[in-house]
Amino acid sequence: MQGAEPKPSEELILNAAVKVFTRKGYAGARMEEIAKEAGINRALLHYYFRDKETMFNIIFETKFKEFFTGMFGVFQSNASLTEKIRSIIDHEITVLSKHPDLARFVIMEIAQQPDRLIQFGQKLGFNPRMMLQNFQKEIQQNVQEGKIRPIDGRQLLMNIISICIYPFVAKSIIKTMMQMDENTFSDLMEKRKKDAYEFIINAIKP
Amino acid sequence: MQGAEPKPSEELILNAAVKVFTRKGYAGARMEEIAKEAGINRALLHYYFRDKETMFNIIFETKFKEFFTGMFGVFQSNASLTEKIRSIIDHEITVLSKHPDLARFVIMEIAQQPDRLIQFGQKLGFNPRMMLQNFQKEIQQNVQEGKIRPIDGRQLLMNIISICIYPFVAKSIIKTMMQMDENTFSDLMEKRKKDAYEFIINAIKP
DNA sequence: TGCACTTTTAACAATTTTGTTAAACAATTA
DNA sequence: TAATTGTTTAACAAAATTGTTAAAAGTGCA
Repeated sequence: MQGAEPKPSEELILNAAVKVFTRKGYAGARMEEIAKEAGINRALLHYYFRDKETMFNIIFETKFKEFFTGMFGVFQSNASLTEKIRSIIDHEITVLSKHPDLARFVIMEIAQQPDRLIQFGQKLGFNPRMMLQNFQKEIQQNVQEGKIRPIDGRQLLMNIISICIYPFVAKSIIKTMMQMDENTFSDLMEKRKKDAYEFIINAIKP
Repeated sequence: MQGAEPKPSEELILNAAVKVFTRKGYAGARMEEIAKEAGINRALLHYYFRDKETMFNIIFETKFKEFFTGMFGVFQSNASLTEKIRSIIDHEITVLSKHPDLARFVIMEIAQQPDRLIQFGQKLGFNPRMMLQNFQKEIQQNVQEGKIRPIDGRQLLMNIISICIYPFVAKSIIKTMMQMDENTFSDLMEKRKKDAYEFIINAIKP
């Protein structure tokens, strides 16, 4: 009988595996490194999780959910367009600040195997296309009502997402080039919630 | 004596290696796959290039240059701020449209080993920090002269770069979610040169 | 305690991936 | 043509990585 709460080792392994997989990706991750990180024998990895691929899928599913769920929650809400924009920015920056490797990991692994997007999307029961389409319709409507400047909904959507996510994907480059330490970067991202919002709002207001 | 033009095999191998490395990354790339892609025996890879790492470094240097050089060329020009912005957008979208895996590859490999940014930057003789600092000063000056709305230079810089690069990094996700085929995506990116420029200009104009 | 059961490990085996070597083949030229 | 050089391959060797097994160690309880 499978208990509800995971054994300490199982959780230990999972945490270690998350670290290694999200940092190195599937191809770069080593079972040895995961075991070392968890402070246990490599064979135990196979005792709790059949093999590398099984482990990866469990972790990828978690991270996939973490990456997409909140975003789609916002899209589905019935707030105004500007409120939605504020929520998306706020949510994305908050989540990615907490999980530094999340975006890069999910994006890279989907780029490696694009069908994972369909596969895990279905498994988690959401339909990305619908949500995006609705959001784009909403933009069109706002344009027609003269609430915002004329703009291609796809471009606006890409702009919002790019502005939120890219700095985390390219974090190491940005930190080096702008000579920031970890704290400076965090602070800048916190400030970015406001700055990015104003930037986008100014860009689209009539 | 080393000739100027590379032998057909050497070039064949290099082209194959570029494909495989940029698609799969260092860890995911297989010498076997490169050989197959080039249509030759695996041992020949080691005849022309000592080992996997040597091959990778040659290719990474090329791609690193491709990714950063033009961008910094624009930063160094003495065009106006808005002209610089137009040039950056134009250049980035043009380059990344031609080399679909370029951004993802360079970003990922630097994330894997951040010191490569310093290392290859020095090797190619450019100082990213200087250029970025000058660009940020230019932004500050434009703000003080009332030419653009008050904005943190770092944020504006990140916004411009994010808007240009992210769509290519997350291309497979975007294509799937927005139900685009390759051609539609290309067209959208071509149109984006204008759309992104207008978006950013509107965002910063006083 | 001793029995049944789970967890953990060391040692081993299999597989995958990289790198090497010696010989075949091709081209060039003395 | 035969000697020389450079190119290519098949076969082999080495290393790295993953996966398995049998036994040891730990746990709870009749």
